[in-house]
Amino acid sequence: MDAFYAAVEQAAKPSLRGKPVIVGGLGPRGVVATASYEARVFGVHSAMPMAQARRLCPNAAYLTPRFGLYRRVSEVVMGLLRELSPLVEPLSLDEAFVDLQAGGAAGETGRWSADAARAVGERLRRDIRAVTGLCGSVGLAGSKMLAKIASEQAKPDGLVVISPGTERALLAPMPVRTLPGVGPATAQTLRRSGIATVGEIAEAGEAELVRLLGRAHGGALYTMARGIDERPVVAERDAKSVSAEDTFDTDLTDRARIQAEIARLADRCVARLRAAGRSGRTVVVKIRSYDFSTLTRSETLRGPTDDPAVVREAAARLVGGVDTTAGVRLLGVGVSGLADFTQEDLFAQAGTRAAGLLGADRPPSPAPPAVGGPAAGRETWEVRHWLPGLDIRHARYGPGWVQGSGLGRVTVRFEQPGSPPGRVRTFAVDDPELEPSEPLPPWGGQASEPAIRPNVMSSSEAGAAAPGTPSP
DNA sequence: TCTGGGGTCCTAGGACCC
DNA sequence: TCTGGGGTCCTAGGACCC
Repeated sequence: MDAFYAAVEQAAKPSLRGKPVIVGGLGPRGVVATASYEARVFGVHSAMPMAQARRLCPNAAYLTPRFGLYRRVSEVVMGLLRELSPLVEPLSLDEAFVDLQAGGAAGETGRWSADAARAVGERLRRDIRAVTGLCGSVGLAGSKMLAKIASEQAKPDGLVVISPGTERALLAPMPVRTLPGVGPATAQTLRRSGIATVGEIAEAGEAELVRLLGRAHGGALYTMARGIDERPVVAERDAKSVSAEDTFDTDLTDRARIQAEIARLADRCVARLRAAGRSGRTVVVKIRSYDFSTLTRSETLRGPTDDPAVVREAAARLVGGVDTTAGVRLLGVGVSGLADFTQEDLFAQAGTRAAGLLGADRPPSPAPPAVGGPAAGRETWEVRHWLPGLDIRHARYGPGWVQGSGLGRVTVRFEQPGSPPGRVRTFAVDDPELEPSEPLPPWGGQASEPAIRPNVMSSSEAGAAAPGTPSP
C-alpha cells in the first residue's frame, strides 16, 4: 500500500486529501511513521525525527497513528490477496507476498505468463481501490526478492513485472542497498571493499562476501545478487517474541519511577501475550540511556508463564541490576521463548497423566516411508499428506484446512464455509490429533467473504465505521 | 526539540553434557 | 600427561525491516 497510514488518514479525512500528511509520534521525541507523497516532496520520510519533519514541512498535518483503524483496512486488503491464493505472507500491515502459483489461476499449463500475471495484478489494484479507496502497488516476479524490488519500483500507484531471464541484467547496475538485508552497516562494509552495485557483489565471489559479512549474510547476499532467491512464501508464522517499550519525553532517573514504569510495561506485554494465547519462558528488559546507548538483560524461567506478577518480578530484578542513575530515555519489557501452554497447564496435566508421557518423553515421530532417497522421502511424505487447501480435522480445534506446511510443521486455519474467518494454528506434521477429512459443502461460503462496500471510506471517521465493518 | 515501537535473524562466548 | 569434538542452552549485542 502506498504511504499507507497517511493514505488511510486522508481517506478518512477528506480535508487532508492532496495535502501533506505526516503520521507518527507527536511528542518531543517522536519520529515519522509515514509521510504522504505530498509531504515527501519536502524531504520528509519514514524514521525521520518529527522535529526535523516540522522544520522541513511546517504546514503538514501531523497525526498520531490509529493502528486499530489501519489494522481493519489491512485485513480487508489481505482478504483480497487471499482470494488470489491461500499462500499469503504479510510483512506488515501494508505489505505482503502472494504465491500466485499456489493459487492455481495460471491456466492449463500451470505456468504464468507475464501478461497473465500483469492482468491479475491490475485487477487486484482495481479491487483494492474500489473496496478501500486506497492505492496499492504491485510487483510481479519469480521470487520474493524480485517481487519486492519490482513493487518498490512500481510505487506510487503502479505495477512492475520482472520477467524471468532479465533479472541479472536488471539488478547489476543497482546500488547494493536495493537488496533486502543490506542496511547502512553492510553497505559501508561493502563500500570499503569497493563494492557499490549489485553486479559488483556477484563479481566479488562467494568467498569474498563470506569473508566480509559472515557465513549466513555473505552467502545470502551473494546468492541474491545473482538474482537467485528460493525462499518460499510462508503464511502466518507464529510470533517468537512479544514486547512493549516506551520512550519518555524526558529522561528518568528516579529508581521508584523506573520500577513503576517497568511494572506497567510488564503488564502491557503480558496482556498482549495472553491475548495471543501464548506464554513465554525468557523475560527481557531493554534500557536505553540518556546517550542512546542501549543494553538488554534477560532471564530464563524454569517454565513458560503468562502470569503478570512473575514477569513483573523478573523484570524488576533485571532492571535492579543495572545502573540507571545517569538517566534512561527508554524502557522495555519483552517475553520470548514462546509456547502455547503455561507452567500451570503442565502441573495440571501432571496431575492427570502419567509423568512419563510429558515433554521430552512424547512418542517419537514416525519415520517417513522410504520412497527414493532419504531426503526426497521426507519431502514426498509431507507433500502427500498436507497439501495446501485440503480439509483437515483437529481433535480439539475441529475442522479446518491446510494453509501450508514445511520444515516439519503444518499450518491450519480453523474455519469452514459459513463460519466467521478462523484462527491459524501450527502443529508438527505428525501431530496425532490431526487427521485428513472430507471437504465440507460450500453452502455457507459467502459468510467468509469480506463483507464490504466500495463506499465505506466515506463514512465518518473516529474509527467507528471502518472498512471491513460487516454490512447488513 | 536527535534518533519510535514492534519485530526477525545472526553471531559469539561460556556453561554444560556426552 | 597442556587441554577432543561434538551438541544444546543461555546471554548479550547488533543489523535489519516496516
